[in-house]
Amino acid sequence: MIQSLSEHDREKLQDSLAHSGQKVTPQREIVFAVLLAKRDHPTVEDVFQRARESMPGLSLATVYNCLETFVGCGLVRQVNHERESTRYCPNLAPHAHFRDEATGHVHDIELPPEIIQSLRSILPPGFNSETIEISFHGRSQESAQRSTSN
Amino acid sequence: MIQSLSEHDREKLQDSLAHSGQKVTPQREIVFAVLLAKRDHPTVEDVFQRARESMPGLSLATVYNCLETFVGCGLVRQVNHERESTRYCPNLAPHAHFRDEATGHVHDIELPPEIIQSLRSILPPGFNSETIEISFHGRSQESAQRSTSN
DNA sequence: TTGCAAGTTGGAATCATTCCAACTCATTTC
DNA sequence: GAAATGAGTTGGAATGATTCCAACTTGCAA
Repeated sequence: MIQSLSEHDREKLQDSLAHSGQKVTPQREIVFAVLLAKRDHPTVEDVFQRARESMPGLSLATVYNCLETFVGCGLVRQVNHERESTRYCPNLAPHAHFRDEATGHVHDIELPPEIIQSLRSILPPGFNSETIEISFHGRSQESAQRSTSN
Repeated sequence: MIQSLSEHDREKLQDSLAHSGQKVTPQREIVFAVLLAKRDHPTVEDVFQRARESMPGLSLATVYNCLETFVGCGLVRQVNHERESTRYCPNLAPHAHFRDEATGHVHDIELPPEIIQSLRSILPPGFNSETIEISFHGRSQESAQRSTSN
């Protein structure tokens, strides 16, 4: 069962939504809370399952809607890997993703500003990039120290 | 209409396939030739249309099969952008992709080895990555010098 | 000449996602 | 305070890329 949002997170939600002329709804609160509760890059289906524990009537379409809304107002990021289901991530700091082939798990990798800078610098003149997506693909020794939730 | 493969390319095809115990077939030759003819990161559907001009009986399933085979034996790379159709790219040199939001076109961006090196270095211990995918997302002034084919 | 294995084919099936029309509910308008 | 408005939600249908599958082809081997 998902805990309700902290004062601070509720405010963040409220602000971001208001900023693009949208409202806080019970569904959006729960979907957002689900994302914050376990930062394991859940799929829509994952979010749906988890959110339903708190709100059994919630529909899948609404989860899609909420997540799209959040992406639109900059509250969360989408993470795509090959053709797999889209995953969602409330970590807004610049970071790359590491996809563990063995487990399918996705880890955030902190991205130092100078790396971003040097990447931007390899673009030929005339190319202006707003976003850069970096994903590593390999294996990690997960078994040891694990900290998917926070 | 697609030209048949050069001696050199046919050999590359033959070698790569043989290496994983597979054969050259007329369908595979044509699909490979289509990829080499216009390096604009075609979708499966694009490849299908172009290849059909030379081989009207070719089926979509076969194009999927051929491309999967090529990826498997390292002849081509897959390029994914968000949830759009998978695109294919016969450029095997390490490179990133730039996706022009306005036109949807994908450009190869050369990737200097030191960038790859520095990216690898940001992985925490215990993470071993085989491949790194980098994609830029933005706008370019394409209208000017254009050179999608080669 | 028969059999086998790899490859191809078309159509059906799958699966994530999007679309849509009906419904809910809070707020505004008269 | 009833009616209208509009954003948001809902379930089911539709879409579209991809995969699956069973039948067919082909070249080669026994």
